[in-house]
Amino acid sequence: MGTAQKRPREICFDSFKQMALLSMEEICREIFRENHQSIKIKKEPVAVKNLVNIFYTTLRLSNEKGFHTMSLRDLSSASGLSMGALYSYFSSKDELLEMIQKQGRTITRKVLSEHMDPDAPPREKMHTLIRIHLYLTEVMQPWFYFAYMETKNLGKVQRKRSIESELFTERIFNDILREGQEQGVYRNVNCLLTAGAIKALLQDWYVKRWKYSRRQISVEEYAAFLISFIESAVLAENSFDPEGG
Amino acid sequence: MGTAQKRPREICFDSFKQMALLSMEEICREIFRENHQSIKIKKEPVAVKNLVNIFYTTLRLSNEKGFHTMSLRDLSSASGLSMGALYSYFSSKDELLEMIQKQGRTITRKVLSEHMDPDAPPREKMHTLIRIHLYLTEVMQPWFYFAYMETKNLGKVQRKRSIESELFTERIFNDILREGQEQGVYRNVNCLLTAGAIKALLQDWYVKRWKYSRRQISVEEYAAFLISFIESAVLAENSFDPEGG
DNA sequence: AATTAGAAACCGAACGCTCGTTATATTTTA
DNA sequence: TAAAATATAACGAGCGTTCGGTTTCTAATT
Repeated sequence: MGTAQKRPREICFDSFKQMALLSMEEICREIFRENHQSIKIKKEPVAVKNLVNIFYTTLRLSNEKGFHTMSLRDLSSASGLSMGALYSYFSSKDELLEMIQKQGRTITRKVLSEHMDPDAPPREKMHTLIRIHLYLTEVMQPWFYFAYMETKNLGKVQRKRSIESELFTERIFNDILREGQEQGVYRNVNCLLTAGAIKALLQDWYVKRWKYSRRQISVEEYAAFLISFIESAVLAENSFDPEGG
Repeated sequence: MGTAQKRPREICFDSFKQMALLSMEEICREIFRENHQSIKIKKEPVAVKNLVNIFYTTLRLSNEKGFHTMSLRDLSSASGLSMGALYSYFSSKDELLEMIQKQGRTITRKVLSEHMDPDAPPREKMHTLIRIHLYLTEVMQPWFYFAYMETKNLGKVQRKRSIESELFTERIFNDILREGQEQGVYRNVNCLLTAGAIKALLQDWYVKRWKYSRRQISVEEYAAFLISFIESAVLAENSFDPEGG
């Protein structure tokens, strides 16, 4: 994006959404290329179309009753693909699980790093990270809920990946808090515990999605609330300033 | 239970623990008496002993790989009871799930209401509720984790119960916040969203138990952190007072 | 434009296994 | 010795997975 141009301080949800939605098909294309030794399908357009179908359907069914409860016969009839066809795209149900998890992690890493500016001041970094994280989990809610709930059903290697991913975000918040403290923007709170708390508040958005839907709270409302809630707890007194620094 | 005696402001974890641990057997005894139409065992001491065994073993196995993944053969060999014996205590695997859920809700309601004083000032209520909630979920971590993860596998009726239970705690915080605002103790934040945030922070303690264990953070440390974190966000400026008000 | 061979994709019945559940037999208790 | 509690083995259902047959697509040939 622009090298010297000034970015708008707060990105809004709609502009984010357009960017992210396009990447679903893209990611499936990448998955196809990476895993084409285990995928029996040769032609890319066919494979990508069906992979998107399989992933979406799996997420939908799993988020109702859990991945383990969803049988491949359920997936077959819901996706319109036969049992045999399904097994052309993965070699076991566990592999399907791992493909979805991996796909989500890839998107997350990609989107977060795209929007982070390492040279921005800590407070702006914090705002951006909270917003991007919320927007991303809003667009991909089914996936995040799925990943959250199915972690413990993974193999050891994949589970470790998942935990690393959890701690990764937390570490970023931890670093921002430390940096802010050094610059005197944030007050002297326990950074590690605070970072964990922020992560928990972000997760609530996609884990308890039903609650916020029922109360008709938009993702932008929740973002604004979180930012003010967190800043009340961490901002140094002299840097109070209601509308962005 | 003194009527006019002044209680200590902050209850500590150890004194809480002793109270709560005793009640496990008690609750199993109650369950036996309530459900003795579906339980085929006649003699109370035998039934209670085995029920405690069954519940503990179920929680242990389920929290490793999920209730649905745990087969009754797993439960049988881990508990030392045969398949036939197990079916003397419940009539189906689903009933076992529901018994455990119900048992936990009963304990939660009992403990919370025992420790709440409706006449205390809002800030004290808030402190107490946070501490009690954390201590309770610490003592009964396996159960809370279980309930949290297995909600979506319940039948409609039980699921509704579970959601009500979730919203119940939130409503209490909501009320405390409102009361505090009326008295000018708390500032003018969005009560509903704040109550939800507090709930999320409390849940993090038992859902991410592994993280806090690894970092060697005690429940009392986390309680102290949470209270100060939350109060920074909601206390009115004139009621700032580092050590309890 | 029609034909057709061969590759690519898809289908669905069948297999072996494990699950929850139950009926019957055996052991323990009082 | 009768009742209470536990053990065992068998049943049908449903699971993940496989595999031989069928359809659909693609492109070269007539």
